[in-house]
Amino acid sequence: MATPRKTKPETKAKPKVPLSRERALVAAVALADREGIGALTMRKLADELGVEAMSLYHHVANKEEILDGMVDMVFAEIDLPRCDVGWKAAMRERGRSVRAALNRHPWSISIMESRTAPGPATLRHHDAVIGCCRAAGFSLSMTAHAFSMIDSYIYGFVMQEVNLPFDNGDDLHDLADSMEPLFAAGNYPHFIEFVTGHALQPGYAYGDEFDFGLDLILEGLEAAARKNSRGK
Amino acid sequence: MATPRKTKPETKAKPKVPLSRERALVAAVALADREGIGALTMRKLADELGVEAMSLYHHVANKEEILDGMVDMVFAEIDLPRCDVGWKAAMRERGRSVRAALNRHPWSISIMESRTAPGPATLRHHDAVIGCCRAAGFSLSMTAHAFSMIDSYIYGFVMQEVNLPFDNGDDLHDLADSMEPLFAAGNYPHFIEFVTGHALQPGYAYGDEFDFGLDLILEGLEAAARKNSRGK
DNA sequence: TACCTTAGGCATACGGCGTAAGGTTGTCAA
DNA sequence: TTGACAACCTTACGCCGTATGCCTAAGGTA
Repeated sequence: MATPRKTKPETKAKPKVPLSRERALVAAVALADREGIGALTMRKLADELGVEAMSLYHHVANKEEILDGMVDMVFAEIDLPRCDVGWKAAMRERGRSVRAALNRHPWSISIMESRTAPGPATLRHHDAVIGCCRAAGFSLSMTAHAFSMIDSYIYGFVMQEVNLPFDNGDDLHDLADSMEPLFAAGNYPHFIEFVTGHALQPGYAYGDEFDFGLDLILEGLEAAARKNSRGK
Repeated sequence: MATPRKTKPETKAKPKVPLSRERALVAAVALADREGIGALTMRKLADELGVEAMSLYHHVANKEEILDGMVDMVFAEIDLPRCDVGWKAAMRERGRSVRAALNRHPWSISIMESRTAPGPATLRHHDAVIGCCRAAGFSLSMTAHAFSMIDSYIYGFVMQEVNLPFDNGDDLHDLADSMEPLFAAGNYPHFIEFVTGHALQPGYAYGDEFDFGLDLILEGLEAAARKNSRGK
């Protein structure tokens, strides 16, 4: 009958802030940034917050909901397009902002593709992009083209970028060394010429490709929109 | 009735084909196609092959190596560009073939981004693409532009495409219904106009956007290459 | 004051995961 | 016959997400 005496040896700085969905999401983003998405487990996240894993379930339904929330937090960091500077400039800045946010949180691109429920920041972002296209006189179908194309390019680029097996010149030459066997075998001659003659040259950085492609797409879309509205 | 077998206590159809890396990879792809990448576990895969999980480790170092191999098998399905039909036509066909292969194996895009060691089919593919650009007179730096841009677009497009929360018109209208709250709140006006006035209209299919973007990119690259070589 | 409700957090447990370590069996050369 | 070796199996460990149920403290009410 007697309650088992459980003596609290030391209070653990019981917080005035009592844990919430918001605090959990912020901690989750920080943890994923610091140790990678693979290290984001319910137990580690709870630990980070000075709490047990199961306590998190009072604020989120499951881990999926945390991932959803994290993606929305990344979208909240992206600058909305400022249509007053003109369509193309606005889209260029927006594109760069998306890339920067996804690079700041390299795990985000990898979980984005498995989310289906967009959060409020995501919806606000999409709404602003579409509004910007419409304000520039794009038809709905031209807007669809632009939206699909620009985002496909950005996501695909970042996906390759964050996955590069090197972060600097040293890693890059380690990689080059590890490809020696290929060189010797004489296979893939064009690939080898390309890598040694261009990609490994000092001064080449894959990230610099981004602007070239983005601008080419924006020019192309503008021309297509012009032709389209003239034809109408 | 069944013939009484006393010599063999359990007839497990002991195979002459004795399990190999190749057999494991084929089964892994089939399993992922059928039940999704989440269902691909070492135990299930082994089961599929009539074997225990640990037996797989005699043929692959770890699960990562299986994922690497699976990605390479997808690349092996992609048609290499046929340069004899002209640069642009070859790249268009290649792009469509990539998209088709990634759609046939919807799990592939999600694991591609975490692979760093390309397999032989992947290298052969990249080599052929680069060779095709070079044969068309592209400089190394123009080749880098084209390579980066086209692949970014394709990967990003497929990533969005395989993740669409619907497969047909029915799902699509279920989705529309689930968005009712948004409509009522009056938020995201451009987004709503876009979805109801265009994306949900009969006859619109997101997949149809692919060719528009691919062609626009190819035209742009060709123009850039022409200008570039003329300037030189 | 005494009592009750309830929200927030904790402890335990379950089934499943990748895989380390070591045991068993079938095949074949010597 | 023997012994080596490869292929395969068994067991076990430390993780994971999360279902279930208990404990505790705060606050309302009489």
